[in-house]
Amino acid sequence: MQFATWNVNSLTVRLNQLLDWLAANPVDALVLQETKLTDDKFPHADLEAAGYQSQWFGQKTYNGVALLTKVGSTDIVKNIPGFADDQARVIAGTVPHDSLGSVRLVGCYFPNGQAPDSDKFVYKMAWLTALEAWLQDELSRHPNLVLMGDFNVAPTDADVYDPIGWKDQIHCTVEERAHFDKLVGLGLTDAFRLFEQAPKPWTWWDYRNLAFRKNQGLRIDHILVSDALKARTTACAIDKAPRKNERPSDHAPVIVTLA
DNA sequence: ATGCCTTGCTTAGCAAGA
Repeated sequence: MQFATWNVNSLTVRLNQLLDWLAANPVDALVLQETKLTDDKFPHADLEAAGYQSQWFGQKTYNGVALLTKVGSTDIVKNIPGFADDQARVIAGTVPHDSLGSVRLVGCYFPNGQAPDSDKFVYKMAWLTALEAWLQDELSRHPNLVLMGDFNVAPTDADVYDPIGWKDQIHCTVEERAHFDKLVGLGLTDAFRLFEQAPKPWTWWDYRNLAFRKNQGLRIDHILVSDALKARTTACAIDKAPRKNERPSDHAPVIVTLA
């Protein structure tokens, strides 16, 4: 099976690119971030015509997440239970799996955090702490779990084009990386690093400064697999192709393959 | 460099992203 994550930075602008991508990459499930749509505007009919059933959770202007699956998903959760949040950042659901029975998919748009000394950073830390507590619970109920999305964290200096320039900057702080390690400590593995990868494996490139052309980016979109799924994970790759589109998202999709 | 794009909201610049 294949699962993927993609921050589309406005589903309104990127719908046709998404449909093209799904036609070329018929993954079993895809989580989206930054749909930037209220729920009444979600294009579920277009996605259904493309062979995908949608679960969605959005808001006006900002954030917004969705879970698209070929065969449908159950036990949907929107945002972190018990964590009061007016921002739409989490959608989780369960999909059937031939030999495992089922796999729990958790799609997240982690807070950006803006700057280490900002209120938004304080919110990011609180959100991460709440996510960890909930995921510990989720993992106990669903050993076969995949956590994927835009983490807005570059886990190591190898995930940053200019580690010196980005040192202690947002996405690269000690505190954010400690939270990433905490997620790993729950029994999750960065699927991308299970495999040998080409250097400069970014998932995001700034729209400014010709960053994509110069390949100046960060690896901040991730897929983490639970211990029970680790041995069945056979590939994980970033698809840079959509970043070359006209009017692209600034993020590229990441795909994991499970046996 | 309080900049550089892009998006949404609203219609001229902001807020926010990363």
